Amino acid sequence: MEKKLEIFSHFEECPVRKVLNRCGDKWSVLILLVLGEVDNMRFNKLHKTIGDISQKMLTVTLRTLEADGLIKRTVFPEIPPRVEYEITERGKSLLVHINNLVDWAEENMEDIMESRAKFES
Amino acid sequence: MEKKLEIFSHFEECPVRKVLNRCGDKWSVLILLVLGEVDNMRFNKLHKTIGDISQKMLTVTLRTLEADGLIKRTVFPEIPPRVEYEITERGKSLLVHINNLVDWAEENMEDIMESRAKFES
DNA sequence: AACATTAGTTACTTGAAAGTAAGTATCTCA
DNA sequence: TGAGATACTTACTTTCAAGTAACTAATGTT
Repeated sequence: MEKKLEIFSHFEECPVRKVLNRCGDKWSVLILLVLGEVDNMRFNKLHKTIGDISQKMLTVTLRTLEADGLIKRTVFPEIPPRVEYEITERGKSLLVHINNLVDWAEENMEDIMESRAKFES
Repeated sequence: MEKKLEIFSHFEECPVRKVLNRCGDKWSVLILLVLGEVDNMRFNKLHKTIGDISQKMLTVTLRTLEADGLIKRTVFPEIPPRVEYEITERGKSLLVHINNLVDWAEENMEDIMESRAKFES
């Protein structure tokens, strides 16, 4: 009789992964971090703030974050257009854990880089 | 005078991203979760436990986790070979935050799926 | 002599994420 | 008249993570 790993049930049909994969992409976390620091932000301001993201990827990533209810998109019917993005309560509750991860990464970064350097040799 | 976002300094040369990107891959988190539940585990047992990972990706992912000092690899000079993997203290300290994320994902999964469904329509 | 076992390696292919660059609509301002 | 602003979309290309499948070394087992 082998001990069955509980973990496996979590991943059998990967519902958790369905959620977390969206955060594992290149830009989602960064956008959440930015929107977590302000009340709201417009598209072009986000673009300039992040700097090296393309318009396309900004659009795509904002859309998936919106689809998951992590951010809210508000369109003002003006010309030229105005669209404001803000983080939602759900987004904020995720951001807490993301910030914990970021903090962990900052705390452990030096040690990890040292480990990597040793490992190479 | 615009308010400068603090966040930006974190990502200027992306040291945090250098660390976290490794956790955003397809298998690292799962392997850490598995190794967090046992004292140690051999290569083939990991392979069977995870099920749908290829030998190559298991090797590759174990190597990067080892390089970062998140797991420890111990080779016993026997034939046939025996190699045991175990999570390190550093790995455990990361796992705490990963588990928080997994818990958050489980708690919010239903709502998120509902949001996604609404968004499609 | 050939097969099993363990923990891999190697070479090649695939697919999805991301990047690039140009185009769009509508109005204002010079 | 035409340039600028805003928030995109579209079509095409590139890149890299991941997948596939075959091969390896060294010994014990039938």
